[in-house]
This record gives sequence, C-alpha cells and structure tokens, in this order.
Amino acid sequence: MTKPFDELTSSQISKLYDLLGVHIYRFSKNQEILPTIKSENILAIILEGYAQIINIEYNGNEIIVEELFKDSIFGTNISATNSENCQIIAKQDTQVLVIDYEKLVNPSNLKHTYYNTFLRNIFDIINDKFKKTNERIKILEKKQIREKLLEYFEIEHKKSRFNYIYLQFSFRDLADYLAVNRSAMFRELKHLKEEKFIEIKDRRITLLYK
Amino acid sequence: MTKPFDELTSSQISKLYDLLGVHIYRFSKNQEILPTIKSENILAIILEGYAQIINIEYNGNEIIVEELFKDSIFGTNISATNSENCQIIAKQDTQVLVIDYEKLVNPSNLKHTYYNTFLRNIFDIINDKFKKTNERIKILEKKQIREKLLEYFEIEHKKSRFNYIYLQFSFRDLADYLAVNRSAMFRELKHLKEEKFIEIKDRRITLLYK
DNA sequence: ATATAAAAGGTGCAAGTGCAACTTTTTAAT
DNA sequence: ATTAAAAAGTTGCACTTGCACCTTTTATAT
Repeated sequence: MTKPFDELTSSQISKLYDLLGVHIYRFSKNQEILPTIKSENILAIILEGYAQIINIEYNGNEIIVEELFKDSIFGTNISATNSENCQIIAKQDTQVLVIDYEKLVNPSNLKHTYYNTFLRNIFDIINDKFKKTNERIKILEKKQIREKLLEYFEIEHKKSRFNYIYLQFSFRDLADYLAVNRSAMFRELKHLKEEKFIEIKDRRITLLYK
Repeated sequence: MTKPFDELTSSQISKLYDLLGVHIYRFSKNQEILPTIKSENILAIILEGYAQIINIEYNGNEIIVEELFKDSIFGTNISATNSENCQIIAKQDTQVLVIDYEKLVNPSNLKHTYYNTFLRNIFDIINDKFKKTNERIKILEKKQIREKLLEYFEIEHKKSRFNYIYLQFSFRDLADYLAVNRSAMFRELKHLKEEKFIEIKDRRITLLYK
C-alpha cells in the first residue's frame, strides 16, 4: 500500500514541509489529539506512534471507529471524524503532521514534482480507504449474519484467491467489523461448519465450497 | 456542494480538457457504461444524463449501489465500483467525461491555476462522498432498526438543526439506505409514534424529543 | 510456575426482524 | 375520468438475533 512519502527523498520531504507550511505535534500516551488540533479543515498524517478515533454515542458508549498507525492519514473529511462526537486519543507517544487543507490543494508554488508525488500518494491512500469502506458497506448491507459472513469470505477470497482466509484480527473484532453480536456470529459459524461450508482451525477459515 | 468545474470559465475548462487529454463518451438509454470504459484506472464525470451503478450478487440479485447524476464522479477507486460484479447503466442519454488517473495526478504541465482549481474541486467532492459514506456506516453499525432510525435522525438533525426531517426520498428508499426490511421499519416507526418520540406527516418526520 | 485476563466457544430465552401477503392511499399514465 | 402502478401502511408467523451468563482455552504478566 502507498504511504504518504513514498518515492520522496528526505530533502524533498523537508522542502515539501516548507511548501505546505506543516506543523508537527507530539502527543504522549493517552493524550487527546483531536480537540487539540481543532483547525477547520486539515489533513493529518501519523508520523510515529498509534492512536484511536473514538466515537462517543449519545448513551455514553465509546466505540473505536478507526485505528491510526504510522503513515495513516486522517482529517476533517477523510476519516470518520465528525468533530462533535469524536475524540482522537494517542495510545502511545505519537507524532502527528498537520497540513492545512487549503495549502494542500492550493500551495503557493505548484511546479515541484515532489508536491505532485505527494498529492498523488494522498490521493491513492484516500482511494484505498474508500475501497475498504465500500467493501464494509457491502457487508453491512446484508441483513443476516450468515450473508454477512459469506460476503466477507467472498471479498477476502477475491483478494487472495486462496480457498482459506487467515484472520488478521480476533473473532471479537470480526464481530465488530460485521456489526453483529459475537456469540450470534459464533453460532452461525458453527452452523456453517456443521453444513460443511467451512472449516475453522485457529484463525484460519477454509472455504470448502471454493 | 462543490461541482467538478466550479470556479472555472468555459475557456479554462477546454484548456483543462487538453491538459488532461480527456475523452467524452456518449451513451444512449440502457447502454452499458462500465464494461465499455474498461481502462485500468480512471476518474469519470457525468456531464449530462443519469446512470446507475448496479451490483450483481452471486445469487443474481441486482442492487443499485449508487446513482450518478450530472456532476457526479465515479471511478475505479472512488465509487462502489469493483469491476467484476459491477455494471454502470445509462438510464437516460448520458455524456461521460473520462480522465486517465495517471494524467490527473501527473499532468504534463502543472503551473496552471485552472488545473489546481479542478483538482481541488475533485478533492472536495471525494471528501464529501467520504463523509456521506461514513455517516451511513455509523447507521449500519447499529444492530437494531430503532437505533438505526435514531442515528439517522441524529445525523439529519445535526445538519439542519430543525427538529424535523424532510425525507428527500421514499420510505422504501429509506429502508434500503438503513439496510432493513421495509415493513419492519414501518413497524418500528409506528412504535416510535406511539411512544411520542416522533410524528409523521407525509415525508416530514418531527422529532418530539428535540 | 502460577495467577490473571482475554479470547474462544457455547446455550437458553426473550425480543427483534425478515418475509409474505395483504389493504389503503397516492401518483402517474392514457 | 379511469386505470394501472407504485408507495404507504399493517399484521401474523417463523426464524434470527442480541443479550446475559456460562465454560474452556489461550495468551500475558509476575
């Protein structure tokens, strides 16, 4: 996957910083990132560390809507950040680069290839995020757990072409991703196992119908 | 909402067309757009007409995943277009402008403000789409119809600040948007009415708790 | 090596939902 | 003005799901 500064040398990166007038903020563990940077329209890049975008629901529930690792981007528009009900919390010591959205799309001087490369990288990253989001929507649109699972399998199968899926996260997280109750998901997985649709060994799910 | 050619004069637009080496395709009603334009990586703009992105599921079901009006953009990454299972069908006579993604982010000559304006518009449109998609995810993540409805109300209320929502589409479409069964949604709306949470008059839903 | 916590896996039950099959109302077409 | 089609609104029923509450297994820390 494309990263923000792919194909840029460190000297080009520092020139880019000047051109876009970036700011780098440092946050220590458990510090709030979002209400701190509250400029109207920004694009931010995690240079180092790890943070979480947390949504606070009207009933007080807190939900991790997105995880931000090194090279992740977030911003007023780009991520699940709707300011009012959102917090971004550094879960480790984290460095964040902040670019004013205006300057990103209207830099003072355009004729630098490094700016172009950067913008293209950002475009790529956003498009990739979009793709992933659309994948998830296709799953969430399914009404039943079985259909959600099968859609998820379908998408993962298409990516790897293997007839098995190796979960990169826990089954708990999978249930969150599918937005279903965890034990109800397990029940459905059991049914699929009984009907010889799938086999599960640790985090490897084999699709017997492929 | 931003449109692709906002703040550009017609002479700037034609210069932009040259710069980006665009192609304009014309489709008549019910003609396939997507398998026709099958370049690897493109960004397309509907100049005129109306089309639908249709997803064909493994069971044969066809679902309208997105509607494309004048000034809508779509593309390999930007929309719910995953090529294999997708069709885009012109539902009226439709003109489509197609830009090679490479040329969009790497035009031969950068020092034109009109290019800059255009790119910024596209960025804005993509970000807006992202916002809408994230809104929908927040709704779809809710497990129960009541919660989905309340989340939907919350989002719409925040946008307008009125204590009522005027549906821009039919209740059928709302059920599709929330990805729930239509009659089950009506049942829940009835409960909300009975509990004096809401009032419904035609397509106006009044939020009595606001 | 032992304790502790987290994840995996399971079950009964009540509540919620999808579905089919209606009726009534509204909108569009001839 | 009449007809047809689409949308709104309703209900019973079977099935699915969320939830609470378990046990067992695996991972992590001391």
